Amino acid sequence: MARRTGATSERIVGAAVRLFAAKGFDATTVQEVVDAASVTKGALYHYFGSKDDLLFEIYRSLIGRQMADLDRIVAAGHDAATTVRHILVSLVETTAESVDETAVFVREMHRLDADRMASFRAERRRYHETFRAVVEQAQEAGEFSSAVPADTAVLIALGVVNQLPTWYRPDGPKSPSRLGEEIADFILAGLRPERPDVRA
Amino acid sequence: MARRTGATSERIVGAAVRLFAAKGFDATTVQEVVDAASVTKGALYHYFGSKDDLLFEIYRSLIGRQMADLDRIVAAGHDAATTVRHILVSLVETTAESVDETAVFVREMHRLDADRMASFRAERRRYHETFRAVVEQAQEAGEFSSAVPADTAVLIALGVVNQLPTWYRPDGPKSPSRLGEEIADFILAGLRPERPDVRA
DNA sequence: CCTCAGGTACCGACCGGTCGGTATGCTCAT
DNA sequence: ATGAGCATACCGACCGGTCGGTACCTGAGG
Repeated sequence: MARRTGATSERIVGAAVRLFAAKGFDATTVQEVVDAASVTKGALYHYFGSKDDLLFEIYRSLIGRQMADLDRIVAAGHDAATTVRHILVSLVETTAESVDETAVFVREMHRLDADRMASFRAERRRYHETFRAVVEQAQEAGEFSSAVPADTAVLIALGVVNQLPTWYRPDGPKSPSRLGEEIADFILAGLRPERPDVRA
Repeated sequence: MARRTGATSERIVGAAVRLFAAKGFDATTVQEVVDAASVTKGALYHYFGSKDDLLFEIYRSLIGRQMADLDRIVAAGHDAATTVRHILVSLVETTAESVDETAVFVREMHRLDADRMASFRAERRRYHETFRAVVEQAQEAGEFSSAVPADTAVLIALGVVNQLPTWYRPDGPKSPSRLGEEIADFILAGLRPERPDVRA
């Protein structure tokens, strides 16, 4: 039947993600990847220049999706609380459906060479700054409490999500959206302005 | 396995931690470790049975310290909010002063063999359960909000700390205790009993 | 219709280098 | 002299990457 272009390279990436997540990048041999993908080394090196390229490809697609989600949500122009909620739920959802990618990403990003590390840092910084700007503006407008610096709040929120692969189980009792809501609740509680009649 | 702790074996572990944190466990050769520690392979294999033993030694000492702190704090028998605050500040402090150990730990724990993985999971579970029990009892007593499950709250709190090595810089503007306080503030805000009519 | 040139996708045996681990022996302190 | 504490030389397995080759498709020329 008409095989779609990229079917093979996608099988390779898929196998690589699974193995890297389970055993780590260095502990996984190229041979294991091609065996799991039912191809040979020739095929892998036909599509990818190196084992590192394979790793980078995994990051690229994950970061790309997350950045697109973030931009879309912020552009929607809701109020700060709603925006933060949407960001977190969306982030938890994509993280949950890409646990392996995220686990690999969190554990092995330090393996990137200088160039790629720089481009990765730039992307992450942009994500961080965009998120922080939302929180900061809401703090200035009095919509959020300023008790905790915007920076710290964002660091906490993103830290939680990055750590998610270590404990999230797809067959657990909570759906990703439910989890996202819970986490959003928690973060928003920390940002809720104290009301005049509330004693500290 | 490590025998008596002497100056040499400590130098070896110290060098290993630094290198593992900087380059990753697999990417670091034992030759690099012994060079950095100014000893030879003979010395390393005199004290440690394998490269993996070295890794495990790093975990053991870190987990040991953290469990001891936790037990001490809980045993002090303060009220829930104070206990949670102490736990988090103490955890952030030891994590900050052992950033390398924590980074290695978070990134490479999956490399443990079955036995050690089991013993590690047991320790972590005990930490988690102890922490959760504090939160849960306070929720039942009405001291904390039950809006978010105790489980999730603990997962968030520990997630933040585990992620800390990726962004914490010892030469940054905030001291570890200050950071610990900020994080504790944030977590406690999420656990503060809600007032009527609050809407997200 | 057939042929052949050229391009893409893939195969798999092989290589150079590396790395964890070991064998052996020396040197002190006890 | 005996064992702890190390040094040095070395090994065998393994791994990322290569490279000559194959199979198939496409399309132009005959």
